[in-house]
Amino acid sequence: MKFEAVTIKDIAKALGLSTSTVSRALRDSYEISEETKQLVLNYAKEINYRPNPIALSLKEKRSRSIGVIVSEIANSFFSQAINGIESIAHNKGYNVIITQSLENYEREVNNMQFLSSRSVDGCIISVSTETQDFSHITDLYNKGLPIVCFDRIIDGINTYKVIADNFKGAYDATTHLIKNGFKRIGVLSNSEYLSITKERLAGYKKALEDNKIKFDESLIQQCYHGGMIYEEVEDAMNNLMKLKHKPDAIFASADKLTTNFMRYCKLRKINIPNEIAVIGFSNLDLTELLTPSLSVVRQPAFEMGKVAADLLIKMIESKRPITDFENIVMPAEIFERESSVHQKIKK
Amino acid sequence: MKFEAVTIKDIAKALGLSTSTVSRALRDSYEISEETKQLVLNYAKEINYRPNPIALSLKEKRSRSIGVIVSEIANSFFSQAINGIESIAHNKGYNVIITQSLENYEREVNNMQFLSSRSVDGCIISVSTETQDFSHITDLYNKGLPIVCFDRIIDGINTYKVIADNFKGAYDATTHLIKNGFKRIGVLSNSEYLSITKERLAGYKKALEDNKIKFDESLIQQCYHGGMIYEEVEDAMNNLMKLKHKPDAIFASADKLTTNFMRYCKLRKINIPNEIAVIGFSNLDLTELLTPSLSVVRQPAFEMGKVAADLLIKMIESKRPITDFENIVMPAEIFERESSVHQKIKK
DNA sequence: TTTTTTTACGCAATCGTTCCCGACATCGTT
DNA sequence: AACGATGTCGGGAACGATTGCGTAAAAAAA
Repeated sequence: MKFEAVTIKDIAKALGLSTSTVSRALRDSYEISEETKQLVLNYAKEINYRPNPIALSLKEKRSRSIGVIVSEIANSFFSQAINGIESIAHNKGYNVIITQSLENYEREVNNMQFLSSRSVDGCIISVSTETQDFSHITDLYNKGLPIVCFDRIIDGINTYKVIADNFKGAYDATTHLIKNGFKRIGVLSNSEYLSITKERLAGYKKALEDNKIKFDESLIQQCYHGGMIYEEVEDAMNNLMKLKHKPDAIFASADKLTTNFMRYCKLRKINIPNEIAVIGFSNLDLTELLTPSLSVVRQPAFEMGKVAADLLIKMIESKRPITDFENIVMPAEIFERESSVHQKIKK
Repeated sequence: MKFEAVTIKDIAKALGLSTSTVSRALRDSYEISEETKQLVLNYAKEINYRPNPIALSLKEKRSRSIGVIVSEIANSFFSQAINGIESIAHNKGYNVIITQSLENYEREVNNMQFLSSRSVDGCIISVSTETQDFSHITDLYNKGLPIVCFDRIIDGINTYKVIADNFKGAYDATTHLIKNGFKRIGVLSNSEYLSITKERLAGYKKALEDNKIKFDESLIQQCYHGGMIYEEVEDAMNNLMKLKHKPDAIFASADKLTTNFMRYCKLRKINIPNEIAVIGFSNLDLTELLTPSLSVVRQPAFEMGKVAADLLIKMIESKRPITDFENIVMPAEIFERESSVHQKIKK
């Protein structure tokens, strides 16, 4: 099947004008008489002419579109962030192309290539759990493609980075558990390659330290797929549960880790929070409907998306290269619900 | 900031060849000597040459990418479907551009324009709740853009349509409620413009009829935003709850309607299922973790996405126009959990 | 040796659009 | 009357890649 669109040539031919005149008339150039402009404009509307952005992109080397790469659109944090990105982008006349890596390095590289070669004007990226080599990003960045790092940020690239305050979020969550009487706090942690993993783990450790609890390596379980696969959470939990000194609470450092932890407990009829409590990073908006209702660290995903899009468009539209970048750190808020409060001390 | 890529001209200049020779060498044409080919290939690899797909699209009028328009990527049904679409598309060498309308007609039109003008080779679309005028779709289709309708299908376009068996899903769900002793079954229904609304309502009515229950118009509540806005579900439920003869169960015809119904009951401390039971269309994978665990009609979203992508690519790659289209109807399965079974008769 | 064939490459058009120039009128100014 | 200024428009190159056609040189056939 083929798909023929109306071009500026068709208009020119029909009206007995040159393509340059038509082009100028459509762009409302001062060089064209009002008469001709109206003629062209009317005819263009009549045959429903749309300029071909492909041809424009080829010439102008810009497309007024931005690309987004996230690990998984089904993740509520990312879908909220995307909504934030779109709200700003559409406002400023940019379209958004969404792609997902599904935590797979090859797909991330492929998506990055696709976006850059489709001549997006810039990219917002949150890397996959697998990604250790960032050259697919830095290469394009060094060639001049504006990129904003987002959530899971990377080193070796001097640009805007937008993250939640993962350290403080994790610190507050851990402190909250401690204040509620939990002493052995296991961690379901994400892939160690990720910036967020390091930041959240650091917050956890600092909270232990400030409360004079000794850090125990065996309580940390890495899940390389970020909980995407139930079995890895199951394995991690099995490891924790067979410790001589089992954890009495869990800090889950990602959405899927949190929900799959709950699934694990449900399947094994482990009572939350009495047998084991939990608080986790999550932007689910169903948390109150879960049983028990889920305590979470919630990131301002929508606002983060807005800020990232804003900065990216600022980079795109800046005449001179920007060199003075900053890391934007936005507050993560903790919501205390049933899953992290022992029922005996619940009022 | 500007972003300069390596072109075929750079290679030609550097090697003292013409662009045609370089192009042919890269495409492994028989007209080029082995020697020259190697020369070009090596140099191209060295400077990391990538063909510019924009230029290719302009010439070839195809891009090996397909566009997807859904109402909301945060909806688990759609995100699962997108995963299905991508699994097929990537397999066949196509990239996927995801866009969302957020149930907004203007955004849907804008997305459609964007995709077609970015010269996607085809589109998979599920229309928004607001959409009543389909000309933005049919116009492009009539001009030759391959389009597959998906989930929320439309009339006036003769193409492949992929849907779940909404009639049977609703019929089974309603029958299930009746068999469990519920007699006055309220419906939280989606926008009346949608095909799925009509199909599901028809299934509901048939189930009543087959069980000799009189249909009562006042039990049907339309939610024009498909439950996206909590308040519309609240209003709808308030309307139902202030009936003289209140419903004892609810059939919710969309994901967001179902979850917002649960939120409503939670806030008002209405016991599910004892005061009011519920079964709803939903592809959430957290249903067992809710309280009570949620009975649902689940659509084979991933498979539906695969089928839609398969058919679209078949259309794209077909030499002669396809005229013999079919509607693919895929089974929807019901999962009976706590929310739809009265506790008195629960074993 | 001459003619034909093959090999290996370049020229130029093409896709849709923009934009730098150049080409005319028309008008006013001296 | 001769000049420049202004207004209005067309020609053609450019963006990056492909491709039909033409052609020089080398190889093969006569």
